[in-house]
Amino acid sequence: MENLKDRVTIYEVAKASGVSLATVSRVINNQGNVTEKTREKVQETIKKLGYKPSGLAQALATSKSTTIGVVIPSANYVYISCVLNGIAEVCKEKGYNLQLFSTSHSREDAIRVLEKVITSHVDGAIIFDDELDEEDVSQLNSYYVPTIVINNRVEGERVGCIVFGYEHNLRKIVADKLAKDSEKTPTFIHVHNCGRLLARTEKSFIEVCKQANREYAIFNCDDSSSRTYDDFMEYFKTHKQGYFVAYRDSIAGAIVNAATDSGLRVPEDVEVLSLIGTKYANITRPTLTSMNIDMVDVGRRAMYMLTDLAKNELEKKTYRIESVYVKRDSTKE
Amino acid sequence: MENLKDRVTIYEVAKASGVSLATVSRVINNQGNVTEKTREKVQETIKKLGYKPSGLAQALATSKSTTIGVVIPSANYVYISCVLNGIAEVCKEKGYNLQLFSTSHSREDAIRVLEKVITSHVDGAIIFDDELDEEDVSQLNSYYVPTIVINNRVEGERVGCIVFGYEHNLRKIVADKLAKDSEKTPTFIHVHNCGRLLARTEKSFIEVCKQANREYAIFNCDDSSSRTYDDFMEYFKTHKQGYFVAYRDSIAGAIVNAATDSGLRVPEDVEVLSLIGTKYANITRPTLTSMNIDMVDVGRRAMYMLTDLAKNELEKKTYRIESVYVKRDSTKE
DNA sequence: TTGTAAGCGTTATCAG
DNA sequence: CTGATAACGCTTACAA
Repeated sequence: MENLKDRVTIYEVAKASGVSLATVSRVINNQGNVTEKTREKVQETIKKLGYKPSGLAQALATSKSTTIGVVIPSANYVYISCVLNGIAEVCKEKGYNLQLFSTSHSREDAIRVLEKVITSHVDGAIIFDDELDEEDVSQLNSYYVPTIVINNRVEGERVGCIVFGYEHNLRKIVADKLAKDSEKTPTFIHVHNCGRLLARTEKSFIEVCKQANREYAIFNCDDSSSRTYDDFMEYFKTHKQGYFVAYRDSIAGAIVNAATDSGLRVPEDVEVLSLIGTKYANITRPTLTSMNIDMVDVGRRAMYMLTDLAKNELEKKTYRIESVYVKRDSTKE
Repeated sequence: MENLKDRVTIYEVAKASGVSLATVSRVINNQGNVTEKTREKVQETIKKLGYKPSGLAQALATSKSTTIGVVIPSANYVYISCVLNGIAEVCKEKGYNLQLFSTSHSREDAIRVLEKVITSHVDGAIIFDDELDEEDVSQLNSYYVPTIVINNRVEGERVGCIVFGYEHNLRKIVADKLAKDSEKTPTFIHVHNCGRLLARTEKSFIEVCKQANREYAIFNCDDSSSRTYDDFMEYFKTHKQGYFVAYRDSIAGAIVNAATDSGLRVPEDVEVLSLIGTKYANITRPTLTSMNIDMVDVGRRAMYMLTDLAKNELEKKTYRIESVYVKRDSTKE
């Protein structure tokens, strides 16, 4: 693919309007020191020739790419695209370009992606990927790329992070539940390879159960709502109750549907709590009790933090967002 | 933000390993004509110095950015992020970077975004945005940017497109329905400012109704499932039946839920057809009859077409994807 | 096999 | 206010 050729360059604009490169440059950058007359003349030929400056050359010359890199897992989850949307919104607002890097569920790949981020010469990066740990991020950092990490506590000179407050909240909710209900088996839905947040919440869940001296179960399932549905249709043939904690709305929704479709009552027989709530929590019937974090806002905030960080004006390098428990109809309370 | 400075350059690598720039360049580009010995020596200092080539400078020197630009509306719809995911997947596979541009529901803004795409010097672009028409795209084209347009029939030398086959299918389905059912009022859900696809399907819908000599209704609603739900809770106080055609799953789901929550039976009293089906069609109860197009595949295909186009090897410049009617439980048949 | 030097399209620093 | 000219970091003939 060669499309940079045959384009009008600043040089041609200069020649065509009978001025020097420097003058044209001044015009396109709206700098002073240009007569109104020459400015007009130059602008006219710019329009006539259809000249557009090369962002590449500008970036090289100024050492600023005005581009930020965003690293997200390739998984197609609603909450991820919400974060991306928030980032994109602020990028646009602030005049940054956004380069998107996606990782594929392996640390190896994630590190390769990080290398790409480095060679891409972005002015900053936002990383929302569980595979990468502090060491990897500090690598980026050593190339002077200001970085905001989402959902991972990371420290460093040019690093800030946004961490989610799920565990504390979850602990409380599950403990309350166990205290009130001694019937239902507390069950955590373990989705294979689903990252740190899941691991942390799972750990919290187990601890709470142990503290309450209660039997609990871990249910392994695929990261797919339709397969989860099938699994639970099978499961509910032999199990007639349960208190389930699921990672995302689609998984939680699959369980709720499987329960209902198996003739069980939600929330009387089966209760389901969804960890990462999205707007789909309201679409299922019954609606899903979930723990909400406004992911679009997370994206926005990350971007704001990044620009502050780049200006060395970020005071609070760690920003914690608490999840909000939203009681809906898939649980008793 | 200045992060390009202070980085190790090819020049320093050359000096540190006692060779010339050219040799280092050959090494990092895996070109032949380098002794194994010097290659090793260079690679060693590269590692030692932590040198990473500047993509910017490479792009400028080679006139290839190995980046493609993707233009999508900022709306946070599942089907849009599916397309993006498909594109990202193939980008990665082919070694392209992906620059993301989002537009904000106005042609004016979309055109501004297109200018950005041009200055960004991408090697190709994929446009999935209803606001832009053929003229705008040809603008891009005149800058030698190979372009694939999704959901819009566009022609041009370096342009290809993917069009969705909805209307034909929809016509047939609605006509069948009207023939069999003379009770329910056919109603099209009009979402304000929702683009060409909606407009086209709405037109088809109206034509079919007129041909069948049937009264029909257009229901205006916001592009929000929760507000649509509220609107329909109100609506179903006075209307007790209807055959609704909705744009997306969340809108359709809102109607189904409002109907059920109002004591109406779906599909006996109220039937709902969703136009752009996603995986959420299976999550609602009853499930949503919808017209499916695999949007991830659309993204992949767009990217494949783009790389072919760039090599001038794209034969079929227009690729048509037919929607697949999936009968689920929100309609009788 | 290796090095020299001329670009790539800008910006930025000086003189004038 | 304007114009040379040297960067920016890399690739690539062309020479050696």
